[in-house]
Amino acid sequence: MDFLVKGVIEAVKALYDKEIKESDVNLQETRKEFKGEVTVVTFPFSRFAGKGPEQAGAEIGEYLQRQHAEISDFNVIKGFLNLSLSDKFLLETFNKSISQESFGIFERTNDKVMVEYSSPNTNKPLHLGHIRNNLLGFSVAEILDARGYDIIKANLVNDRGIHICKSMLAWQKFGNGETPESSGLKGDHLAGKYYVIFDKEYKKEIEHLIAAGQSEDDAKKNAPLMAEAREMLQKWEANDAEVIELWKRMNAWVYAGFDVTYKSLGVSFDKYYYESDTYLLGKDIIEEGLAKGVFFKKEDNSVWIDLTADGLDEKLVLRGDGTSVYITQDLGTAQLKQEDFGMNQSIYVVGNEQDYHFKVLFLILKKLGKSWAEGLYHLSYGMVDLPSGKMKSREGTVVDADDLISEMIATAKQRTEELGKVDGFTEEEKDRLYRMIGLGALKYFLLKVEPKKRLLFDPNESIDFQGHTGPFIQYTHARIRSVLSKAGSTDLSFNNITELTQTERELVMNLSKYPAVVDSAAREFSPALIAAFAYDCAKLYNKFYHEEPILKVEDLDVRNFRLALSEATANTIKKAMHLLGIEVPERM
RNA sequence: GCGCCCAUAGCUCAGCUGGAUAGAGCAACGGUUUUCUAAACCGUCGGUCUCAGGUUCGAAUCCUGAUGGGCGUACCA
Repeated sequence: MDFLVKGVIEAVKALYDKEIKESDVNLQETRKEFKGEVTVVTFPFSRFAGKGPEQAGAEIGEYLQRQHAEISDFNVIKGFLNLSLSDKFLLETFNKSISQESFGIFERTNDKVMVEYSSPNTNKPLHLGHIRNNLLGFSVAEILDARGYDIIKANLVNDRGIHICKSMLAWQKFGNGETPESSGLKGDHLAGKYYVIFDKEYKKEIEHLIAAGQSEDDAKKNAPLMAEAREMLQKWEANDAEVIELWKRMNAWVYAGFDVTYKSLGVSFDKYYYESDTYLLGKDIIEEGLAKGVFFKKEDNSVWIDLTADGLDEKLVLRGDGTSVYITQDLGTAQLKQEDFGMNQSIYVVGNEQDYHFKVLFLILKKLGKSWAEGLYHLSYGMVDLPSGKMKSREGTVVDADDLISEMIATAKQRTEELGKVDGFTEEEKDRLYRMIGLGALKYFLLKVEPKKRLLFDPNESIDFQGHTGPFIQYTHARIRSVLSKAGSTDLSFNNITELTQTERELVMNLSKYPAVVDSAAREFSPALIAAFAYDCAKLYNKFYHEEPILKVEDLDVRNFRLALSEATANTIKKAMHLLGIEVPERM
């Protein structure tokens, strides 16, 4: 609709001899209750037009209609100039763009973007919060890829530290040699089991110590289990053979488990970073910062940066004993990633509890004069809460990722069987379909919400399969494919179409927005925009499907146009859903 | 205490850089199938956009303050 912006600028110049900018032209979709497709807001023009917005609207409308054959009609209501686009123009748009294979495919740019997501700890299995993270990261990567960027999907695995030692220690003490094979437990769940056992035993020790007269703080510090865990961490850092072996063994179990979950979710990575490799990085940057005077040393040798001028605090970047803190390694890892890939942008998909951390991290890198720091972005998302409050791994109040996925698939199976829609499916096709629908429901449920917002998940209310949901969109796609296969012919050419129905016009208008939607979603890192678009397409198509016959139309041109419109809708829905990591079936 | 984020229908969410009578889904109620898949379609019901000021021709949207909720404010990650 670019020509309209230019057209309005031209009209204003011709009529009122006033130069206005593109951003002064306010175009919006015409509301349903009025005639037209595109609305120009003319309030701002009345000032220099020297007449009311209504009269200015009428004049601009007349001018536009005279100059542009695309505009078939217009009406003015208050400060709103509603323009109707001609059927001829809509058909041209459909033929030249929407129905083409290349519709919504952007040219490749030379920009590289890294999307870091998932970033699990190897002491417990993934839960619903991780699912949100993984789906967001994967989808944003797909969207940026579709927008033409080269993408590196990265996973920074937190595979070391005191929390990992806790599960290791508990397994060593209470595990009796249990393995995934011996127990039938998935490796990550096995590790998680011992993480919980550690916490339970540790709490018992604390109680005993408190009963024996220690303060709570002292008890937490002095509990023998915690002392042992700390000792184990020191041994790990000293490369103790026995500890390292145990660490490798248990982590291997966990990775095998994660792989299964990642595969279920359909997410993948191009590059893994492991904290065990990167946790010592960042010391060079500390030196660099000291040399540049960005950091300063205190008497105890600890290194700090003063961010009070930026409204933040003083921040420790290196301990007095020379060991790293979280931000030290993140500084180093940021540098390493940059050296590895030289990307233009780097997106960190991390929960909003780390907003402050990333603010500080990016600011420090800017102060160090890293030119690439401008391309860093924290894609912050809200926590997933249960009606009972926050999920806590240690206390076992989590919605487990694997469990949830199986439940979704089981529900999909049950619903589909109830509807009796799988006649003629092989067992394999059925399983594939149930998985597609179950995951479609789950993914859409999580991705349709703006990342920033916190999300409420009630395990007692199953995720819907009707209405504004993934399966609704999947169903629409299957429905279209069914019509197309019944049509038989592959020749969908048509001529002599001059008139469109209202619903056809709406559908064409909606489809035409797809490239702009991908562009916005890429700029805002927002799968929710894609989700809303796909829903609108499906909704409009179902309306069209209901109102207009397709195969039964006698006029071959009309029939073929409607088939072509159906096919274009199916293709666009498929493309959009693909950006969300959701597959669409041929039949359901 | 200080900082950041959020607040829209009974519930879950949309609402683009300020623009028309604030939209969907679920739930409730009613209707649609001898016709291309009823996981659908159509209709009814449902909102002082948390509150109070301000800016503007115009505010759910911008500014200030208040209230409620979340998160952070560690020589944890």
